[in-house]
Amino acid sequence: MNIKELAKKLDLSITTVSRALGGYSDVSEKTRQRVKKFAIKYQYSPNPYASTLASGKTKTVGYVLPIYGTNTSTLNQGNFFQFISGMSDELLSESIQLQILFAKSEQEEIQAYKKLIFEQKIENIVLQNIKTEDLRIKLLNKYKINYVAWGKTESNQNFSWVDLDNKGAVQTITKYLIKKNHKNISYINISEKYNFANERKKGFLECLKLNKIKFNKNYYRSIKLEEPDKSFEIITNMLLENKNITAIICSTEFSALSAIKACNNLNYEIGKDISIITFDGPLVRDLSTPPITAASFPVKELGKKAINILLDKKKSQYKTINYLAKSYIIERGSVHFVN
Amino acid sequence: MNIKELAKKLDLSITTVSRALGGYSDVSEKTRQRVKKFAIKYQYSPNPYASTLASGKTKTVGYVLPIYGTNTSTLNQGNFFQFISGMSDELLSESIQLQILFAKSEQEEIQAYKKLIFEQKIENIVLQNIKTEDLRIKLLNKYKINYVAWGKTESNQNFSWVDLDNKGAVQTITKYLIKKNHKNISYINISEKYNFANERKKGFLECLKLNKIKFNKNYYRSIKLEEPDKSFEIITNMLLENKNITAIICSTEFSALSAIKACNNLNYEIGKDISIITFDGPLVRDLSTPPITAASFPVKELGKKAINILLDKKKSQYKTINYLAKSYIIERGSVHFVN
DNA sequence: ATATTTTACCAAAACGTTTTGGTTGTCAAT
DNA sequence: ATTGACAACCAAAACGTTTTGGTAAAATAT
Repeated sequence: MNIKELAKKLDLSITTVSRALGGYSDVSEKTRQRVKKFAIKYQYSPNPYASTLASGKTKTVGYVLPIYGTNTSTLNQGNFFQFISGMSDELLSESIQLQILFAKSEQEEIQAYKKLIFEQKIENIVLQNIKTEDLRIKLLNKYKINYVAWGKTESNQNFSWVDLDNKGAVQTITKYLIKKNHKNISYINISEKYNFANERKKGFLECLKLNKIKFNKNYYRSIKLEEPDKSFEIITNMLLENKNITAIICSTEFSALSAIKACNNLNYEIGKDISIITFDGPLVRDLSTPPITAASFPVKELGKKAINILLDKKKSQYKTINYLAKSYIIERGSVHFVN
Repeated sequence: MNIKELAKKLDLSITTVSRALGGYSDVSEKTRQRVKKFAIKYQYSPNPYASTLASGKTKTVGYVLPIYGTNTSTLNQGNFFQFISGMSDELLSESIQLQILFAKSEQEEIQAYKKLIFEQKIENIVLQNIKTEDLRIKLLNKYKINYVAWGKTESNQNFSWVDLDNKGAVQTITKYLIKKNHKNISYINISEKYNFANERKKGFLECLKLNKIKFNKNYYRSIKLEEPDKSFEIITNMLLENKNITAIICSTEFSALSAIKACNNLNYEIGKDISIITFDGPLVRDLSTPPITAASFPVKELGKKAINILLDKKKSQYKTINYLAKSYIIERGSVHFVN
């Protein structure tokens, strides 16, 4: 069933059918209702390829998901499904497609964006894993693509983004530990080229300074997002070399689980000899032993917001919209009081 | 840059340019090379919407990913990324798109397939999570869609599939435990409406019978895929009610982690008082304490195979192709010998 | 030398929409 | 009664390809 056949059944022109369904005002309400009824009756749905071709609009949002290295690395993005789920909710109600491309390396990643823009002619894109300096921002600006990023750059360029309040969250966490009398606090971060990690480090340093605790660089490690499997060894070595450490803040669930393993291995009892605190996700929520106290973010909400901002028709090209999500700590007993 | 402009630059007709790029034999080799060179030079890539419209072929493979309930449930599919990664490899080399739809319920799921078929006119689909009786198989047969399933149905209908050798794997695992003198073996499965779980149960029962061990139904539990978070409670209760159990086989990584937690809680030492064995994945591979012995499958390979079979042009409509992947056990010390 | 086949090209139709630029008839204002 | 505005419709063009059904020239066969 195509529009021509439907028009014939309705004894109307193709134009009128198209405009009735498109919600144009030059169709009488009576006719519009009749058209809609017939469309449902005959299960008509416009051929999306024809309609994209004619209108030049794709009704698709593009998204590139990095799946670097082993599949373990995607676990860092335990949040991924929540974010996708949020986006998906919003897109479904507007019947817009989500086109996901997978990239196995940084090179493939930039290639994927070019594919979205030049081959698929997609004009709405959601970005993820923003770096302190991000080439993609430049690319998308250059070709005037409409986009929203999950995360910002360091120079805080003028673009629309949604983000977790990374700095704030780490400050909250650090303060929480300091209140429990911790002074030798370790931070297991991700490489600072990702701006969220960069911000978290800043938050950590600032909070230490504010509380007159000297930053000990031996307590700070950063792990490459592509090599999460090194976490265990790195944490073990750090603990062996620095016996004073009483608390570990982990930037990812993955490193938190690695920290658990390292502590178990060294016979440190978590929540008694040593504290672990991290960012929330499915692993530390239900599955780890012991459960780990964590800062939680409304990631699904973030996905929804991203789409709302992306598709906001009232948004002028020159005004950017931003949304920062606050975190809250969920206590699960993995943090102890130091005497 | 479109084909018209490119044709003008080449001083050729649109037809010839199209046919040159399409690999038709009624274009001289010399001309074809010239066209290709220009296409690269001017970064021409055919508008996919126009080309789909004209040819009626989508160059897209459809895939519906269930994300039931909380985000934790997707963890059962730690394999998901491996499978996707395999598919992605094969698709990239043929420059075919992967269109993923997300479904939050069984109802949304069937709706998603209809969307793929009737709205997006996609004619190649990969299925996942096959049930013992699966409605989707009927739907796709009815509309003569080309598809490959990851998994088979119980009645073993005549369609193309790739699968893990679930039955074989469980038999290997069970035999492995029996050799280590285990007699009171528990199995934590997924609801048997999923055929992989159904097969695993069968494998378990057959192997027990073969070794003259009576099946104790109190040792067997099945968990709804949608409610993985109940695993911990279920396993804990089972262990409390059945103190004889010396080994637990878990169908998913998630339940294996839950089992670890339950054992820790009850002060059973894993690999000494009690054994845990499961199917391999990123969690039990690198992150669990202790590491868990597991049966491993080449899931990525399965994804590749699925696409190969799906797009095999020589495949007749009446001949189906199947591929079964064998597992092997990776020992990590979570299984002990019973005296 | 002529007939046939093959090679290399092309014009035009087709795919199913949306959009442009109308037309016709009705109603209110002058 | 005439004009202007508006409501409700429509024919045809446009979007960028692929495919169909050719033609002319070159190569081969008779």
